[in-house]
Amino acid sequence: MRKRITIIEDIAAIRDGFVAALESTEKYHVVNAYGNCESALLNLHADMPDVVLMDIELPGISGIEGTAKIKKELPNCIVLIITVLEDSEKVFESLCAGAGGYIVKNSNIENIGQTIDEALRGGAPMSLSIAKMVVESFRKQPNSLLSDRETEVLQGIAAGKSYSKIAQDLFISKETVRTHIKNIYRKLEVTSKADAVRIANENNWVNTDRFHSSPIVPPKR
Amino acid sequence: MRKRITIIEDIAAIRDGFVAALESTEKYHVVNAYGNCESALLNLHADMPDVVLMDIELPGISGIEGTAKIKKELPNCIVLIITVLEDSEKVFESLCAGAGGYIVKNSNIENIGQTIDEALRGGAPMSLSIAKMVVESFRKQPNSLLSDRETEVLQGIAAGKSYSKIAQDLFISKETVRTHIKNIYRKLEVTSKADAVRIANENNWVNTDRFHSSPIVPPKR
DNA sequence: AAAAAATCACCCAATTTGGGGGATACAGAC
DNA sequence: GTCTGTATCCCCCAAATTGGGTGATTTTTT
Repeated sequence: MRKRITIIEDIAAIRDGFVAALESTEKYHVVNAYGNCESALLNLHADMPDVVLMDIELPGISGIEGTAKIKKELPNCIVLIITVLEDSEKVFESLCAGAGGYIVKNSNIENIGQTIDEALRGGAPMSLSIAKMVVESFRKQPNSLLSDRETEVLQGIAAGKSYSKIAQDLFISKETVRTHIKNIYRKLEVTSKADAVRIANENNWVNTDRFHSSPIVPPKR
Repeated sequence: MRKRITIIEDIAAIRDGFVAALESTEKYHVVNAYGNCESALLNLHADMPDVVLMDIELPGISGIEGTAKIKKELPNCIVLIITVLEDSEKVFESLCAGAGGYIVKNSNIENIGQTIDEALRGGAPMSLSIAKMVVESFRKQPNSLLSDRETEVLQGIAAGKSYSKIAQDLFISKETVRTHIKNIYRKLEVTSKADAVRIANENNWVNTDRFHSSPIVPPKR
C-alpha cells in the first residue's frame, strides 16, 4: 500500500519537483498538491494523507497554523515542514504545533523518500543544525541578576507552590521566603508572582526538568 | 596557543586513547587526565582547562555533578560529555548542568579534534540521535485527560497567575475559572495548585514557550 | 437521549499575598 | 573599615486568593 502524501507549497516549481520525486517511487503516492493551506484543509478528509509536506511561508494561513489544524483533524497524520531558512522561533512554533520533522528545502530533495521513511518509523527527521537550535534553548543561561537562593524560590513560585510550601521544601522559615520574594520583586521591578514567573520564563531561568523517569498520569475519572 | 584540555575518564585505556589522539595535534594540549572528578576538581584552577572531556559514569562524583561544579568554578570552560550509552535522562541532566556537547564514545575518537573545534566555535556538538532525543521531548503530547480549556487554565496557573488574571486573559468570569480548577483537581486527584502543576509538568502538558524574540532582562538595580 | 464541556453564581472560612517596618550574621569588595 | 550583597528571621496589617460546597444554563459531542 503506497503512503498517501499531500503537498502544500505555494511555489509551483518546488511543488512540482516534490510531486515528480515522490510519484516516481513505489512507496509514495501524492494524492494532491496545493498552493495554500485553505484549499488543502477543505479536502483534508477526502485526501486522507498519511504525510503532509508543508511549506512554512504561505499566503493566508501560515504553515504553522495549518500544521495545528491538520493535527487536530488527523492526529495520526505526520506533518513535515519544508523551508529555506532556519528561523529558531518558527522551528519551535512548528514543533509545538505538532510538526513531525523539519526539512531544509534545497538540502536533499532526492532523498525525500528516506526522510519520509524516517518520519513514518517514528523518528523526527531534521538537520543537525535545526536540532541543535532546539537543544541550545535547553541550556539554562546563568542568571547574574538573581542569587542562587532567589532563583530556587522563584522556581517554587513557577511550580505553583505557596510560600509556606517553598519554605518547607527549602528548610527555611516562611518569613525568609517572603524576604527573598521581596528582593526578587525589587530586582525584577515587578509586584506579582505572574510577572516574576513571566520574566523568568522569558530569560530561561527556570528548570523545566523534562525527561522524567516515568510519567505519572492519574487514572481516568 | 594550544587549547588546554583536561580529561576525566575512569577507564585507563580510553583515557590514554584520548590523550594520545589529542597530544598528536598542534592545536590541543592535554594538561592533565584523571580517573575521577574529585582529583580533577582539586587541580582545576591549576589546570585551567579550556575544554574538559568528561565521562558520565564515574566512581564517586558523577560526571553530571562534576560538570555543574566545573561550570561554577570556570564558567567559560567547555565541558564535553563522553559516554557509551545514550540515556535520555542523563542527556538532559548533563545539558542542564552546563555541558557544551555530547559525544558517543566509540563513534569518532579520531575526529575528536573537529568536535572540540565545533564546541569552541560556540556550537553544541552531538550526534543527531542525541539531539533528536531532546527535540522529541519538546513535542507536547496530547492530553486526553484534561479538556483544551482546562489545559489553558492550568497553563495560567503554571504561569503564576491568579484566578482573576486568568479569567481576564481568557475573557471569562473568575467563577468559571474556579469551576475549571475544581474539575482539574477532580480529574488529577489533587487539591492544590502545586500538585496540579507538578502533574502537568511530569506529563509535559505545559507549553514552556522557549524561543522568544528578544529576552527581556530588567536593568541591574 | 446522555455525557461532556464551558459558562456563571453565591456561600464560607482559612490561607495567601504584598507592602511596610525592622533585625542578625557572614561573606567580599573597595 | 565600611559598604554591598546574601541569607536568615520576626512583627503588623489589610486585601486578595484559595479550596470546598451546591447549585445553574448552554452548547457540543457522542
